[in-house]
Amino acid sequence: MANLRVSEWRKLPVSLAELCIDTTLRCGQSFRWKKLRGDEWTCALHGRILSLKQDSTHLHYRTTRPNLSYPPSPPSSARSSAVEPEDEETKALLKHYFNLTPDLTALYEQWSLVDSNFKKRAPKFTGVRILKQDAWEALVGFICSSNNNIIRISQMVHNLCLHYGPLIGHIDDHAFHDFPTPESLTGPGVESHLRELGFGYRAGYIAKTAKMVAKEKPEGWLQSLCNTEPYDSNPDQKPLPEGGREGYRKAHEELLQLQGVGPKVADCVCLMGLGWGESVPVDTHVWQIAQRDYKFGKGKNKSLTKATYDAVGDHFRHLWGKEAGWAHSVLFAADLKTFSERLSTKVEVDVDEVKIKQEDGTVLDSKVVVKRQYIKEEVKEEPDDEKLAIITETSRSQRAKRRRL
DNA sequence: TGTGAACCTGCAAT
DNA sequence: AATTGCAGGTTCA
Repeated sequence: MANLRVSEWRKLPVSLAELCIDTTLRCGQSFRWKKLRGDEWTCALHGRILSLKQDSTHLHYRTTRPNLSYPPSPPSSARSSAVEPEDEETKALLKHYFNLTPDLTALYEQWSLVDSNFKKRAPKFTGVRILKQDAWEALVGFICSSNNNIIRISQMVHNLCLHYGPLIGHIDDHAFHDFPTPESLTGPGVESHLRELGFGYRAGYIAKTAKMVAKEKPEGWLQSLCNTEPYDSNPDQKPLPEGGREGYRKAHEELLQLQGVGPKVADCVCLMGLGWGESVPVDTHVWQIAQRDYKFGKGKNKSLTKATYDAVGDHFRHLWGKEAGWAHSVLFAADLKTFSERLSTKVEVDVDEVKIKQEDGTVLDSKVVVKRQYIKEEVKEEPDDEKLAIITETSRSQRAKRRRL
């Protein structure tokens, strides 16, 4: 077993409204986090294993690293001062990865103010952060996502790391590997191997894209597509250009050259890997949301063609502005089957006293049992503007009829 | 530009 | 028990 060094738990003050790791890590942004020991989220990132727990006031974190120095444990007195820079580095990584700079409560308020649908659906999905993931990892992950489900995508990404990513260490018998580099996926046998590993037709996409990125594009090409503007909390600073900023449009266009990367995957990489907040990935869920709540699916935009795809993105950019992709992700999460129990159930706590009696009725033991009951609730559809118009029209004509009597 | 079929796999619903 | 539908789409004709 490799020699590992486990840090103490540290904590960062953050409320659940500002960050909810349970929602953020399960809503299909990242496919590599594992839930261990009940409530610990764990993932290998940048050469270390990062473990997270959250309560209502803090994010708790610790790292597990390969111990490079030998002998393994320097005297604890000498260690305490040497640990600080590592903690600072991890803290910086967390703040970056979870994109913690923006005031999320303020953003939710802005989006709610301009959009009644967001206001209605967001309250059960607070604390959703758009992750700032490594662009290459996001690219490969979302190439895997085509015509696929989150469970299998996660399994595929796990297999990819297992076979091509460097091993960092184990926690409770779970191996943690870093994400493989593009170079490591350029070998001649990669495509057929990935097919054996269950990637299906995406095996070819990944092999070709890896070669493209590692061999044909210049060094640092993917990173060069990143948004470098500092986050601006003032929403009215300057209007967002039609179709998004120049840098976003450029990044999107460049990504489309890669195999297995269409508009939707390109937008996922732009949003979650390159930091372009106005990027709005339109998938089946978002298309359904657009039809159900934003009157798409008729006339010019009957089916999800490229033109309709762009129209949906433009609509959301007009509505929510520079962080439209973020707002859209909250609605996306609210639409996921994984979280459907939040919408259709209310939790009722029922308390029973259980008594264990002998045949003669003598009580041997008694204990209070708390039962949670998840009760199906009818989700009542509030009539939208159109239905309201019809209702109003109906009652008006009924009044008119009554007058005529 | 817009449409339709084919593409891998696995799990749930019928 | 076999079949169908569907999952954060893309490519090709």
